[in-house]
Amino acid sequence: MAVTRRRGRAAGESTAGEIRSVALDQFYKHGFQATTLRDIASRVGIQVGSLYNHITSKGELLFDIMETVMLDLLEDQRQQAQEPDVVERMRLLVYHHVRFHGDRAKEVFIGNSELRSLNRQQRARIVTLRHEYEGMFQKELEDGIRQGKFLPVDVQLTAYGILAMTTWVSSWYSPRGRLSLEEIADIYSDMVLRGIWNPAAGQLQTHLRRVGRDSAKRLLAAAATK
Amino acid sequence: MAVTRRRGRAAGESTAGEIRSVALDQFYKHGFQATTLRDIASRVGIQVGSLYNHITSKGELLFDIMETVMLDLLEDQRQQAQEPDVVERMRLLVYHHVRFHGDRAKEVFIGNSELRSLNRQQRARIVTLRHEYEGMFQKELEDGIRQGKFLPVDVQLTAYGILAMTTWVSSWYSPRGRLSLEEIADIYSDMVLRGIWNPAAGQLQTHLRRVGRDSAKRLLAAAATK
DNA sequence: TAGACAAACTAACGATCGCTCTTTGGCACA
DNA sequence: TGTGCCAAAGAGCGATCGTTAGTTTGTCTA
Repeated sequence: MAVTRRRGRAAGESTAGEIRSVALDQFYKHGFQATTLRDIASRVGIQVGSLYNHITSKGELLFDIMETVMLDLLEDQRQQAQEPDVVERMRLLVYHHVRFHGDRAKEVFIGNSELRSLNRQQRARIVTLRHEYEGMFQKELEDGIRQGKFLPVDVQLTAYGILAMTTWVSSWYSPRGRLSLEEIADIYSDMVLRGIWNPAAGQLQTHLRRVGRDSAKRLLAAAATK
Repeated sequence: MAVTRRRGRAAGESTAGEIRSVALDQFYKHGFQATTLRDIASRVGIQVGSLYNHITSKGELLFDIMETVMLDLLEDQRQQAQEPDVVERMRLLVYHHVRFHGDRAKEVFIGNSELRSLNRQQRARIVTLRHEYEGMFQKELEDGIRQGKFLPVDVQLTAYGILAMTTWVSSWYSPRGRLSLEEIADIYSDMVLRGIWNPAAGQLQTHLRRVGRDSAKRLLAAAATK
């Protein structure tokens, strides 16, 4: 009997790439545990057993996704950390954190919700990378406080708060939503800076991108005439 | 042959209560999908089949937990919403959101991470309750902006941000940590108010609980003399 | 003391899981 | 035109899952 065998490849993507991309979708939609290899295989258009020509295990597939996105994020943000002014540096970190979390929402969401599904060594590796990343924000807060630009806030709590607020973008952002990713990133960077700015260090205005800059006079005037 | 049969009850808790409490722990630690009824049963000290004298299904057990915590949260916060001053009202909402999310971290964490594991009707119900809750924060923001107390920020994004930051407390808070839950709640309420306060409406100081109130002079002086 | 009832037990069903192993098809290259 | 090899198919293993059914036990009540 003639057997229909999958031939050739989708344009520009290897089977391994397809598997990774389909797994990403399914892990994002249904979670790692609820996603079966049979589901992934059928969406790629191959049989379950054939998956193992490309992956070593289901768990390793998850780990690859999570490690890749963390390494990419760290690399992106190390670029921003070269800005000399501490306030601007913090603004850039927040801004690009939001951008990254919107652009790569699925991977990031998985990275934040599937730590439990990793084995001990895998989890240790990811946790190390995450600590390293959190450290970047804590360092900027400490710098800013030392320079008198930021209020002497609790560094750990503030970093957690900033990261939580901006990371959450990955769970609701849609490219077809009311606001562009750039607008969202601007709004959140402004909010963060206002939340930690030390009034004794002068005006924050020059660092803001939306409320308080171009539109500042209009907005404040509107509020005052109420 | 004599069979050892589970007799009596743990002090003060019914079997149904024990099941719920054990399920809570396991769903929190390993997630819903990764938790088996055999695991729950063995921790309660009964056989798998016996569970069904107390639950209707595994999924219903999850839904019960998620609905209960949302209803309790809504009830708690409706109390706070009676405060007449809008700034203080917002502060109380944030403060009690943090307290609730620390006190009932496990339930809340499950509520935020297991939406995917519910069926269609269950999910619709929980989503409705969550929308209702988010609405409380959006309403306060609108009120505050209308009164000129808050900057004319994007209401939806700001509400999302506030809720994300404060909800995240449930994933790291420990009663044995460096800060008490009350301190954490104070710090975050202050941060939120600073982030949305309209300078044209005067001083924020009287509404703050930590930075900017008792310790304000010292902190600002320290920053200024740098 | 008999009977009703709640709640435990045991056993097993059917489905599905991740994964392994063997076989087979078809393309690149000699 | 042959040949080697990669990647597919396909069958199936052993374990485990949620759930159901039937039975047994202990206790409270009439």
